[in-house]
Parts: sequence; C-alpha cells; structure tokens
Amino acid sequence: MRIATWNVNSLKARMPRVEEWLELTKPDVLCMQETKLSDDAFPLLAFQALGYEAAHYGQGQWNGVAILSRVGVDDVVCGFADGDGEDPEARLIWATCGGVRVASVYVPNGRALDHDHYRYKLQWLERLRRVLDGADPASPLTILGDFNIAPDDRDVYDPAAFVGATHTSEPERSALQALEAWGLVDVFRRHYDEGGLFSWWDYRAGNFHKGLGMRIDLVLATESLAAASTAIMIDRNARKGQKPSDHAPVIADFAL
DNA sequence: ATGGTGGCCCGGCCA
Repeated sequence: MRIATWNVNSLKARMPRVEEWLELTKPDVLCMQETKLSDDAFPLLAFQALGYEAAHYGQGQWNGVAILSRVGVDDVVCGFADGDGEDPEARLIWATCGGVRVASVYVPNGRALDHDHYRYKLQWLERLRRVLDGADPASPLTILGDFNIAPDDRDVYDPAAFVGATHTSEPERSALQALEAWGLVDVFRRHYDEGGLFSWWDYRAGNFHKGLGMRIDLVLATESLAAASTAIMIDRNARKGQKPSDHAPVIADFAL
C-alpha cells in the first residue's frame, strides 16, 4: 500500500499539479493539507474520475484537510470530536483506508514563540495526543501531514538560524515526542539517518534551489505498521516547475 | 540573515 502526504497550499491553485501527480505516482491514499476550500468547492468528481474516493474537511480560504483513497474511506471523523468544543480551524480528518486508520493533519504554524498562535499550536498537539488515548497503539494507524515541526537539527538547513523561532523549539519537539511516546514512529527516520533532506522550502529568495529547507512533513506510524514500511521518499520533483506548492509530497510504501 | 514569493481576494494577512 502506497500512502502519501502533500501540503498543496490551495487545491484550487494546485489542482492541475495534483491530478498530474496522482496519475504518475498512483498512491492508494493521499492526505492533503491546506486545501483552502469549503466542502462545497472540493473537486470530488475530478478525483472520482481518477479512481479515488475522498473525504474533505474544509472551511474555505484557510486550512482544510482531505484524504483521497482507492482502498476505501470509512468511518470518517472531522476534527478532534472529543466533546471539548470544536476547533475553530479545519486541521484534522480521520478515515479508515484498506484496514489502516489514517489521519491527515495540518498542525498550526505557531508564527512566533510569544504569539497566541504558538500557544494554540502546543495546545493543539496536546489535544491530538489525548485523542490517541481512544486508539490502540498496537493497531495499524498512521498520522501524516504538515506538522510545522522539524523533529531535530538534521531537519533544518541551519539550526542556528532557527534559535528563538518556531518549528525547532523545545516545547514543539517535546509535543512531537509525546506523540511518538504513545507509540508512533517517524517512518522517514527508519530509512534515512542523514540530514539535509527537506520537504518544505520558502518560495522566496530561491531557497529551494539553494537547498534551504526543512523537513516538517512527516509520516508517523504505529510500530506494527512502520515495520511493514519498505520505502519512503520526498518527491522533490513536485517542488519544481510551474506553480509548485512550497511543500513536496512524502510517499511511503508498506508491504500490506 | 534579511528580503524575498505566492496563496487568499483586492489590502494586507498568512505562510
């Protein structure tokens, strides 16, 4: 089973690239983030024409997450659904696809360490951790998406440049480690040890061509599922060319 | 290391 994640930075702007990429890559499941669409505007028919079912949780203009699948989209849950009030932003959707529980997440950016959005980010990650109490770490489960956290210093082009900034702060990394402590593995690190392998590059200043990026798009999987992973790659080709997203897709293959 | 690009939808905000 091939499962991928891609922050598309507006599905409306990216639809030609996404359709082309689906036909080329043929994932069984694709998690998308930042669709920036209302549910009414989600191009379901176009995806069905390519053989995919889909679940979308959007709010229009900002955020928005989706799961495409050609191995079923069952038991869809939008948001935290934990009874503690609705998250005002559409950042989380779950579905069961081919026997695997899949989440597509768009973790808040945080903006700055002293910003309200940073506190929202940490609270959001804690809430995601609590939601996992309702799941079994021995079951096949995967959380994919834009975590807006570089897990360690290998995952940024210059750690010194991020001191005092978001994405690398200790509380953010601890919040990610709390998810891992529940029973999730960073599948990419099961296959690659080296740094300098990134999934996001700022549009500005030619950062992609200079190799100035971060690895913030992650595939977290329970140990039993991670043990079935045969390969994982960051598809840098999708960051090239006309009208790319600022994120590259991450593609993971599992022997399922 | 600052200034830079591209998305939203039309003036800044957000990434």
